[in-house]
Amino acid sequence: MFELRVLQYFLTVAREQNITKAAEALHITQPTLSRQLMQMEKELGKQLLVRGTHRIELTSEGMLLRRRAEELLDLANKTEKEIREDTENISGEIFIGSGEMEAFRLLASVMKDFSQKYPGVKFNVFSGTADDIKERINNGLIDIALLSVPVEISNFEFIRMKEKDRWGIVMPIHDPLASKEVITQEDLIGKKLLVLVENL
Amino acid sequence: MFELRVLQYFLTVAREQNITKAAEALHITQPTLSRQLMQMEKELGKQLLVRGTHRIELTSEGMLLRRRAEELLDLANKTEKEIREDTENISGEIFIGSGEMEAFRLLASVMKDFSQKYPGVKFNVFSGTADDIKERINNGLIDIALLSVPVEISNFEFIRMKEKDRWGIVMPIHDPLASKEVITQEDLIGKKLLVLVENL
DNA sequence: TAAAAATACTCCATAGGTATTTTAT
DNA sequence: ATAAAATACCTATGGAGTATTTTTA
Repeated sequence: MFELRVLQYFLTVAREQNITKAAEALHITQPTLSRQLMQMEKELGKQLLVRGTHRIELTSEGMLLRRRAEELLDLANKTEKEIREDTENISGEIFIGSGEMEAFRLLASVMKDFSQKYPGVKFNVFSGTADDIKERINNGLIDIALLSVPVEISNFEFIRMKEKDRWGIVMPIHDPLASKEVITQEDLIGKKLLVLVENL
Repeated sequence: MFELRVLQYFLTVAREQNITKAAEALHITQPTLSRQLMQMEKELGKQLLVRGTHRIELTSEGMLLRRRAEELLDLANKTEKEIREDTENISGEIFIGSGEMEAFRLLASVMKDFSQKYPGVKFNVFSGTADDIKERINNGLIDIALLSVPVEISNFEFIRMKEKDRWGIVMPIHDPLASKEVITQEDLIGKKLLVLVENL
């Protein structure tokens, strides 16, 4: 099991393309960083970095690890922040992912209305393929997903919203909202949801 | 930053509802496990467990951490496995960033054609400001960027494509493609590129 | 009172530091 | 010739163990 700390080391090296500079950025010494990287490569049994040629480049395994490390650290930081945060305040961040470009118009108007009610809430929008969005909602990296039906919803409970026939909400089976007849915007704060947009 | 090891400890306690039994399952001693849990609670500034003599229960923060911990450990294990095993498959992922929402229509048709030729290749689209996109391509987080001109291109070599006057490709100076007269779609697989879309 | 958890120490594995050598351009 | 990475060796933080005390149904 690798450590999040070492993943952060690795990400910094990938960004700086230079172990010495990365060590400075991390406030550790170059030998320490070099050793940790070599140790991780040894444990994984794969070379992650190609050293030397004026700068450091990533192997294909390194590129994969970089993307995963980003996700892991994002999720870890988000989790830490969520738990540390006083749950009393209404401010926060909502991460939204969309697999459908056309849905952005709709999304924009929802966000606009929401922001007027809750100015402390910040939106983060991510777009990608349907598979990518589904992976990210499963990882908790996004709170709300917009996808066209049909979609694999075996892990979620489906509820149709009252106001607009075209919206549906998918959520974990044991979520308290799953037993409600009608869902309002307020119910959605802080929830992990998969929103289906059917008629784009 | 919490450690994955301690998250595994926490998950085991949540499952066993008993620190002593969880310690046995983890092959560590009860005081060690107890100390690690208290330390994590202290670092997070929140109580995670309600200790009783006969059963341990989770606080609401504990429930959140349990879900996140499961996701984090799943993703970490999946990543480790993926990197350890040899995968010489031709499938892969292309990360695309766009600073221009209008470019998405064009992008969608390109991706559609491409996906028919290479069904194993997965697209990941990220949208943000021009600065975000440039930072991400420099970090290697995205492979292809779509930006309106003008843009700072000192770190890249610029080549105009044959088929469409409005497309240009920007790439690192030493990229093999930089010496080519004409670039085709096949040339772009796995490349780190900055694509200029001039006439949106 | 009998379980389970928290303390009080002790130990040691290893992350991290300093000094130096090796490597690559 | 120079800058970066690897190696050698040392230090010390904190994770983990044993023994014990404190808690609570």
